Amino acid sequence: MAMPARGLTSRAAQAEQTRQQILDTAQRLFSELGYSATSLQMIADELGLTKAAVYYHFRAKNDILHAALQPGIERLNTLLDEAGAMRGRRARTEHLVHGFVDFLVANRQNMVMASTDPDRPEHRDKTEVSALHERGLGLLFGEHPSGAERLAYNAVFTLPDCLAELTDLTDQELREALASTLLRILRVPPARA
Amino acid sequence: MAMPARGLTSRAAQAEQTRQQILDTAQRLFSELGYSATSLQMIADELGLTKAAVYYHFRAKNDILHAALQPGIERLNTLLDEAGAMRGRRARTEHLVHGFVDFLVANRQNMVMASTDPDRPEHRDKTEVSALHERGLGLLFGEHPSGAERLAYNAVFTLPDCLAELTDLTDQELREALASTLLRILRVPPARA
DNA sequence: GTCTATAAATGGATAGAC
DNA sequence: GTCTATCCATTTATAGAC
Repeated sequence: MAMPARGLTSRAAQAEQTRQQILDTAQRLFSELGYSATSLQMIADELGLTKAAVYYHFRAKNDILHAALQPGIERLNTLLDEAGAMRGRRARTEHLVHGFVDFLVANRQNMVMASTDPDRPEHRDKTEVSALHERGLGLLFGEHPSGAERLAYNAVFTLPDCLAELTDLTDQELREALASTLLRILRVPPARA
Repeated sequence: MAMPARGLTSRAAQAEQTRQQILDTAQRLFSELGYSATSLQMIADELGLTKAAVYYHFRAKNDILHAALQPGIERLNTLLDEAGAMRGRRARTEHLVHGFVDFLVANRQNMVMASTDPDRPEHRDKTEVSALHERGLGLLFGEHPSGAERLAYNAVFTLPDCLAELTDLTDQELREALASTLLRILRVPPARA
């Protein structure tokens, strides 16, 4: 817990430290229990804080989820940028798959949360997450994906939910399993007739 | 709403009717919002009832989830029984896949709920649902599945979460997409070296 | 079988002391 | 920056009238 390593920046901007601790704890609990089932009380308790202290760092519960999701969203958007700059559709797919695998392995602890429900299910569509969805779908399957292609793509995006069941695998084992499975899922045969 | 069709059984055992309505509504809301985000008030309101009326039919919120899950669990257990009685592993797989596809298509409206969290995350393991998981995994991949096989199997079980995004597909389109995707996922290559 | 009323607890959130 | 204390809404659940 205590980390007055060198600079002794202690005074003011240790705020950043506890802010990050809150984010980490929240991300873990959101993943384990789901967003709605996680209370600010639980988050505060696990850090030895009070709810009020948490509210100093975040204006609302929603903001915690948003902030916790942000780094992942940015990383994936970068990945899509890279893939979008590539020429062949086959190269794009390979880049996306391997980048996504790296992302999943790096965040294998706290990955369930993506499907977690924000407070307003009506707005679930205009989310940055579903913007990601749209972009990736277009990159992989073009503007008019078939039903099978959309299903495959959605299956890719729900794969993170599986990671909790595979905690005993090493990173390398997980990486290979993910890459193989993702590629199989995305190898959608062309429509018949 | 009113259905005093013929027998006029109205009096006593119309309980079964509203009980079923409660189950249907709850299942739908659990699927849309998640278990924790769904309150008994919402369920009651949608049926024009009060919470107290709901509590006449179910002792606790937990029991509603349990009862709503029950028919699906039984149907899948039957499916596993059938597959278990078959000889070739290839025939088993085919039977399981097609049975699972039928199940998914028939319940495509309310399918997200399976991953929904019960109140006690500690007991999430000894659930009947995870018993199903175990049985199916053994039938498909034997007693000592590899990491890739376990991931593929888990991917199959998280596929239901994708159905909400494909409501525009016809049953037939969905059926074909599911069958194709499931078979691809389960075609796990043997481990190298 | 459904209602009103209410209990008891917990949720998110704010004000103000330190 | 964290705490105590509090507000208010909502939750699960029960008691008892109709």
